Amino acid sequence: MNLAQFRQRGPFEWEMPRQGAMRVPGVIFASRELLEAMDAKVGEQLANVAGLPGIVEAAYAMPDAHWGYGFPIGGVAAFDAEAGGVVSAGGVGFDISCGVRTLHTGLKLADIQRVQERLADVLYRRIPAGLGSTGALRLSGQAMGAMLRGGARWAVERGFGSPADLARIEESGCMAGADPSAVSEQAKKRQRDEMGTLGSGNHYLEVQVVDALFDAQAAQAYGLAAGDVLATLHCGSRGMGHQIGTDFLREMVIAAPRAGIALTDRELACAPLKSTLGQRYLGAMRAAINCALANRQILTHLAREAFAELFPGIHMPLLYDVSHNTCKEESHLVDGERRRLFVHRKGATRAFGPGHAELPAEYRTVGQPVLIGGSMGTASWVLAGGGQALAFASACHGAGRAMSRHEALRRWQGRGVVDELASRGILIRSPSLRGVAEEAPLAYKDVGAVVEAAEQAGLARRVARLRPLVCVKG
DNA sequence: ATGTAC
Repeated sequence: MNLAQFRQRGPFEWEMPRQGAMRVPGVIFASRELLEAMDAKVGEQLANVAGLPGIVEAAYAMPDAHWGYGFPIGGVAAFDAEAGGVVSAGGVGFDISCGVRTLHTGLKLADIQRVQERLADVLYRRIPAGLGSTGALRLSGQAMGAMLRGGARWAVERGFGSPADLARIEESGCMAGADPSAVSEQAKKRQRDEMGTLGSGNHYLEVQVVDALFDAQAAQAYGLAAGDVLATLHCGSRGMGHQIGTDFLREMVIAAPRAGIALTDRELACAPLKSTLGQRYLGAMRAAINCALANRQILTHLAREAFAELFPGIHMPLLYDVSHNTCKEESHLVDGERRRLFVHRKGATRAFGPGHAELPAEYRTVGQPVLIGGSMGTASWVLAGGGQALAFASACHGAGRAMSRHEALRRWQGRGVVDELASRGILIRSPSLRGVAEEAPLAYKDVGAVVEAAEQAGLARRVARLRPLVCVKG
């Protein structure tokens, strides 16, 4: 990235001033080093997003930002419906409501070390993973509609997990305003037998140990102590989200000229919030959010069953569940004025600060848990939402790729990556050695540098670092 | 990310 195009607002905040078609500035939160290493495409895409109708305040990028489809991954943009604002399928991302969920296990590191190989095998046997993987459920048309309206609540009613889980999920596990009739038959067909599956790419189920604490008060509120073992899922809405993205991207490209929206890049396709198409997309996207929440809820049940094979009677309550590919209607202060905004977070995590009414009571004094998935073999992090509510109360979501999948395949072999990690005590199980090579740890940015920049920028503060022990990789 | 592809 060329730093000359930025005005530095602070040590970790860089402004790209308004110019040309930009309606608002672009702002990147990052250290100088992360910004220098960032793909120049992030700057171009941020400027494009800043030119969309009805955008409020600024187009933001998080420290893990990288080149995405239309909008950068690690991007945040909010729109006001009353000011001609838009909703964009590419601004949410194709894996709608992709997210991270972390569970307590009540176990300590020593408990795992005795059974680590067996635990890896049991999890791999019970958790469907990989491209095109299918689960045990086959949803009828009626069940599909109920799932798309009910989300994790639907899954709990079907016996997956417990009602107590719901309080630890954004939106209490059920996204309001879902419209199953806005979801194509093709999207429903693709999802029919994919509930309770991990998927591929950077999705995983990981067993982790808390190996460092940074904020004693927040760690206590979240129930985290050094040596605690956690289980974390990273996955999304599988074929359904992807098909909805594909369907609506096409429609938005076609409809944009009639809505008076000039697209410099077809990947920016969007529709006015106050249009039938915009509202249909929101309804379908919210249904896909529920699909992802239900999917993670079923996977939670499967993970609990797997752990119970080795640890009978184990209790595994949720720490929290975050979605990092969404567009949500939220209330935010802009220049001292409270406004209803449609906040796109694409590869960015909501990070409500202390006192927010939507947080579970036990987390309200310290802020929302912000779950950061590391790359395979590297640390994951638990952060806490900051009090400043920067970038509409958002933070980073992961390490962020440092190179393409193609480049990673050129550099590493899957078997070599598995062996190297095993020598460091990290057991990988995956149906795809090619996928493992694409996900090699060094194909990603340094997640530690990303979360440090997030903290220094005031987006969120570090609470705990998690070291991986077992990883079931899609 | 995704039944790597209307």
